[in-house]
Amino acid sequence: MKHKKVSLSDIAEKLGVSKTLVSMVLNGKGDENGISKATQERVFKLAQELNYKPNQFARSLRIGKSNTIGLIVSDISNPFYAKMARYVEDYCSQNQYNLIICNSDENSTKEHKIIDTLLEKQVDGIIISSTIEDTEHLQKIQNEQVSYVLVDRIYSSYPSHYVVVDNVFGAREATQYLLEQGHKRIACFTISPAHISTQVERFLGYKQAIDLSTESFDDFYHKVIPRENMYKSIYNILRDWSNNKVMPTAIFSANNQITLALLEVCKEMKILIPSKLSIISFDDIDVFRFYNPPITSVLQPIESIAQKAVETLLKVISKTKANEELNELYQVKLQTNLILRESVAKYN
Amino acid sequence: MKHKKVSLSDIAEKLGVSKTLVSMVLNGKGDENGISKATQERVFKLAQELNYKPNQFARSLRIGKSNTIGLIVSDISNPFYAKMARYVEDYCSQNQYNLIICNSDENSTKEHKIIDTLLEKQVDGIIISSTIEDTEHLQKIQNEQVSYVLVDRIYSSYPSHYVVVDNVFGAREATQYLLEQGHKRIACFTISPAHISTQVERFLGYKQAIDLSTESFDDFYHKVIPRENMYKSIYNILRDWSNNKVMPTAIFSANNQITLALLEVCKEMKILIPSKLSIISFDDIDVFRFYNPPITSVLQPIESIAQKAVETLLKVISKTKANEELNELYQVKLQTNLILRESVAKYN
DNA sequence: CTGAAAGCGCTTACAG
DNA sequence: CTGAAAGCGCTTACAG
Repeated sequence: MKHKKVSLSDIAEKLGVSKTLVSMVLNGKGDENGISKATQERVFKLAQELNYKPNQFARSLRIGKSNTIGLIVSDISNPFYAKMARYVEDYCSQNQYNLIICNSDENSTKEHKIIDTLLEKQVDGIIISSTIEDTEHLQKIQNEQVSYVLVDRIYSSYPSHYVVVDNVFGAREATQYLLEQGHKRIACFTISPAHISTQVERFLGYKQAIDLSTESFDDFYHKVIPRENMYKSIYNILRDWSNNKVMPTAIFSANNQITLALLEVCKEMKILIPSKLSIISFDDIDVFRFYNPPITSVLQPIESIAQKAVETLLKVISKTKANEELNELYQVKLQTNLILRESVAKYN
Repeated sequence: MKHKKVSLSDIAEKLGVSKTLVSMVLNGKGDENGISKATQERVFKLAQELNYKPNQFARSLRIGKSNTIGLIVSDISNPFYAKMARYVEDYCSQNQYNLIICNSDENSTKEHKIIDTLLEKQVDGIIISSTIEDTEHLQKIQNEQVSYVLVDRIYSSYPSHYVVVDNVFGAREATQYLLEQGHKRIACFTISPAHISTQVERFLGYKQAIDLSTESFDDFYHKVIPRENMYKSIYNILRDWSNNKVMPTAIFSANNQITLALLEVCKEMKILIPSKLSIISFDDIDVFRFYNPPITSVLQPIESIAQKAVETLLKVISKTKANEELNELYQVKLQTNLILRESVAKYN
């Protein structure tokens, strides 16, 4: 039963033709090279019979293209990235690309290693939601002439192709909704590391909304929650606020993990939502829909993000291969949607 | 800036040595081939300077090993598989293996295609949670002499390596808990397709518990919920039960997606949990922990499943490569844990 | 219409 | 201690 893998030459030999011919036919270039229909038939038939599978390594080695792309996110078990990865994989396979998914765990060192590995594997391109503060790694990718597109997170100072969501708008809309409901003391929770663009932008949107209102902005109500210790630090913050009688009436949480921890703390401290505290969260995960009360949240169009990201990357890859000048930057910004539920009460 | 990728020969040339030597040194075989320390130093140094990255395709082509494994699951955005994929990826990268993750969507045709692709990519092995009813595809994988291990789902009639959870035990324990709380009419929901081993086994555990008790088993209370139409079909079932005054007092749900739909239906129909209906679910996902009331559930040791799966696969791969007789079958069965929360009430 | 040949970049007997 | 050579399986100019 130990049958050796069949190769091009096996087919060529049995048919009494050359490898060249077989290769052409199997790659659909039979017609354009004027191979007779009859011969083409024989090739296809035998390939089928022998269950021929082209060796992708040989092929990749020869044509310098792996048909593989890499996706780097912080943690694929976070529902947001899980969904994103799912759709990215869909669009990749639709385009005959394989996907290698990697988790950085918000660890710069790890992310650098991942990039090195991906580069060694000669991926054709990388879709990356980066945790690294500077842009050395992007430089490195570019030096190896591999294409990449940023997704979810960007660098304002480093021009790149990207696909993101309008975080400023989404956060502003959410905060404005809170203001409309009469809230005056509105806090904002972001997650560490603080340099990540999504967190910076969502804070900015929050601030814009307040600055545009009759309320005045107070940095006191913006807290960066360390991701290693979310529950405890949120607990301490709420306790302090409570002790000092400066409890906000609403919180805009810029990250789904933070919100989860916040909900646990509220439960523990018996802070009723929304009667004592109104909450809006960025991201719309299952828990928010099922929570009691259901949590009002900012929905990101995850499927579109994924689709655009793959689409953009493939465009960049083909332009690069064709050695076209790529003076145009693909920068896609998608809209969010505020999903009204029951975690926000009127305040007066 | 367009610098050509550096190859072994580039290094060899600049150093005035052969490719052979460079290859040996870089692969850590310098000592065993008696290459002088000094020479080794020079090789390492230059490789570093030139930022040399071995071409994996050339390497794989030559040694016939890709250092890549495939993971096939139904849907990576399902939290259970998301977590599993995350851990599998962790253990793979710890062992210098790359991971290609694929989604079958419970579609046999799609899964067959995925397997073909993976085989073409010459993965070294496959970890598979299969949706296919027969075992043709496993035969196909074996014919290409690639190693595989089943995970989560198995075939009782087809001997394979596998890593699973003791579904019968987990389901029986859950149902017995329900019986202990005084429930007599206990229903069981499984998800389609009905042939999947997890669903078969969980139903079996449920049935065992009832058979072992003083109650008598009634197939009337076992429903297979079609996955395309979960909400509607559960709604209809509960409505019928209710209309006919045969509502069970507890439901054991063998799948997390089913449970989610069930919770929605209960909310819609204003069936109070647990006072009107007690619920236990297989799988422990975030929603269950945050739900009001928190849902009692059967926790699977996802990290161990992933770890064992990778470990087993790598063992099988190395034995196969070494052409050792593989008469031993690796079959790992892990224990579940019943997490007691508040979705089950006493009944009398 | 078709084929011989080169070459992608590596590793590994083999030879000295 | 070190190197020349073969070969993994493919694709692609080039030649006729």
